This record gives sequence, C-alpha cells and structure tokens, in this order.
Amino acid sequence: MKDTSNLEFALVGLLKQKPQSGYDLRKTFAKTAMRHFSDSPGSIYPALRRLEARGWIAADAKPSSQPQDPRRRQVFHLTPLGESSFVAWLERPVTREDAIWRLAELMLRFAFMDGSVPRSTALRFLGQFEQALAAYARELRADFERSSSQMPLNTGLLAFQSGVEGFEAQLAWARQALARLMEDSL
Amino acid sequence: MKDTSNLEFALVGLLKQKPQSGYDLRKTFAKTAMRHFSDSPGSIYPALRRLEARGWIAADAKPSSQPQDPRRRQVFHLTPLGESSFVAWLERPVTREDAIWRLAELMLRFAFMDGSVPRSTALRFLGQFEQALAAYARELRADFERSSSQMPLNTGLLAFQSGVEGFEAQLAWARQALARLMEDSL
DNA sequence: GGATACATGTAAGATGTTACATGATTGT
DNA sequence: ACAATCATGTAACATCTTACATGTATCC
Repeated sequence: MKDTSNLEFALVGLLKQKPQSGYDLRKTFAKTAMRHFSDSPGSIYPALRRLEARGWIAADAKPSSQPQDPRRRQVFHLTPLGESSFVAWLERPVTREDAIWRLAELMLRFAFMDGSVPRSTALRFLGQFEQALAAYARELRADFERSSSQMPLNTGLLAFQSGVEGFEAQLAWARQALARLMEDSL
Repeated sequence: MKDTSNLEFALVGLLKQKPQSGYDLRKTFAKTAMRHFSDSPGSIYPALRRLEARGWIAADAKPSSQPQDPRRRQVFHLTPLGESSFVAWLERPVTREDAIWRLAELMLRFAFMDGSVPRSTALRFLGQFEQALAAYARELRADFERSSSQMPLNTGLLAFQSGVEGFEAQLAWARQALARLMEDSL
C-alpha cells in the first residue's frame, strides 16, 4: 500500500468537514491558515484524481434539477473507505520518528482531530508526542552543550542551537496544549 | 538560471570546508547534525554530477604516483565559480518570503557563514531575519488571538498556536544570537 | 466591452525516494 | 572464509512546480 502525502490527507480532512470542489479547496489553501499547502492546480487536481482512483473520495452525482452546470463544477465527498482511512490515520500512535522527522504531518493530524475522533484520542496523541519530544529534546540539548564547550562560538553552533530550541518550543506547546485540553474536558 | 536545492548548497558548503568524496559527504549526512539531509546514494551522486556539470565543483586530478586507486574514490573540490556562487548565496539579503517559507535554507546559509564571509555578514543577516520574523510573528499572533476569541477551544486552533509559537521561538533565537555574536566580536 | 473571478485541466521538468546492482577491501 | 564497510552508480517511481491552455460568468 503506497503512502499518502500530507496534501492528500489535507484534502481528505477538508472534504470530511464539508463536500466541496477542487476550486473551493484551492481557495482554502490560498487564503486560510493552511497557506503552506500549494494552491496550484497542478497539485490539487491530480491529487483529487488519485484519491478518487483509490476510492477515498467521489464526485457528487449532479442533481438532474440542474442538468447543465455550465461551469462544470465538481463537488467531491468522502466515501466510507475514505472516512475509515482518515480516522485510522488520526489514530495512529505517535512514534519517535514521527516527532523528529514528520512534525508537519503530526500537526496536520492533530488539527483535524476535533469533529472526527473523540477528545481522548487528542489527549493520547499529545501524551505520546510529549514523551517522544521530551526524550529527543533532552538528547539534542546535551549534544549541543557538549559541542558548545568544545569549540568557540560560531554560526554553525548557533544554527544547531536554533534547531534544539525549535524542538523545545514544540515540547512546551505540547505540554500547554495537554493542560488546556484536559481542563477543557472537565 | 535554474535554482539550487538545499542539498546542493549543503554539498557545496561541505566541499568548501574540505575537498572530499561523495561517500565522505554521505557519512556526514548520516552521522552529524546535518542528519536531516538524505544520505541516500540516489540523491548525493546525481547532485554531485549536476554541480560538476554546472562547473561549481570538479574531481581532483589523481596524482600519478598512485595510478590506480582500485576503489575509484573521487574527491571533489570547489571551482572558483562554485566558490563565488556560494558566497553570493550567503550574502543574499533576507526577505520576508525567505523567513516565512524557506527557514531551512536560511538556517543552512547562516550555519555556513563562519569561514566564508566576514562576521558583519552574519550580523546583517540576523538583523534582517529578526526584522522579517518580528513583523510576521506579530501578524500571526494577532490573527491567532482574534480566532481564539471567536470560537471555542479546539485542536485546529491549538495547531495554529503551535505554528505561531514556532515563529516566536525562532525570533527569540535570532535576538539572542545577535546579542551573542555582537558581544563575541568585541 | 473589458477585467476579474470561476473552474478545470495538461505538459514539461526537476528533485528526491527506494530498491537494486556491483565490486574491492578490511577485519576476524 | 565471511561479514562488514568502502565506494559508486542506475532504474523506476512519485510528487510537486511552473507555465500554458481553455472557457464561463459576473461586475462595472
């Protein structure tokens, strides 16, 4: 079974929230907080066709009451297979490798959880994410401190520090998010 | 003139520090803080050949004293064109778009500055980077606070917050790095 | 009448991934 | 003798980018 790209999961997640056309999806990518996805037709339309071929999404049947939509707008919706695949993706355990190499995918998953899986899934996600990040950030920090003490200050070292602090910031976010979600669930 | 990928600049930067073979470069990617670059032969060797074709790097002439290196190890070094292209890349101004969309490339540039350009270039870089980040982080934060007040807490909002705080962490790093480098230059 | 937004697509090209392939050398 | 490491490469494949192409509808 071949992989699914972040773009494809983003499309599926948006279609789960509301059936819509490729053009609608492009506007979302162009104008909302999901700006980091490309809104180019050359990425969206082929991705939609791949998902359709895989049976995850399907074009709405056009109601015969409006027989000829001259703008040939195609509205897609999730199939049951698409729905279950999407939920399975949301529920995957968070691995150390995910936290290190696939941060963007993890945050996309988390963003789509409300409305598709119970809060307990989001809480579990944050718990596993926190664990993985804490362990990795500690290693990185130790590595950095060791390097720091062994050589004079230089831009390479500072760049390394930026990487370490990026993971630490993500960890701080995970802890705060966990606290806020737990308090919200009371 | 076509673009140069981060991987290609990383190879050039490493070759500037020391002439070495594709295998040496792969080991660096596999084992050091530059782990996020792929160490697969299918990316490194073609990239080296592209750089060679462009005239940025060249294979060392084999000294006839060791006529047949049975391991056909090929050591590459920078050409003058490669050197000047690399320095021009390091000296590019930092744009808002760079700070938003190409953080990884910016940090790669910064990491390679020591040894290739004067400290003043690194200081200028950090100043421009700080400006761009500060402006963007402020916009993002305002956007987030507005969204927060308009809807109940949910995972999408929290994911957005993580993005905002990532930029804020990068900004904090830039300010601290600037302070440390200036103090170091005294 | 002209510009802009709606709406979907194709074609060419580059990068990068995984898997496969080859063979020499070094260490045990 | 065998395994691991050294060293380089190719082939197939997938995704994504940019640019091009087409036509409708709406607004001024």
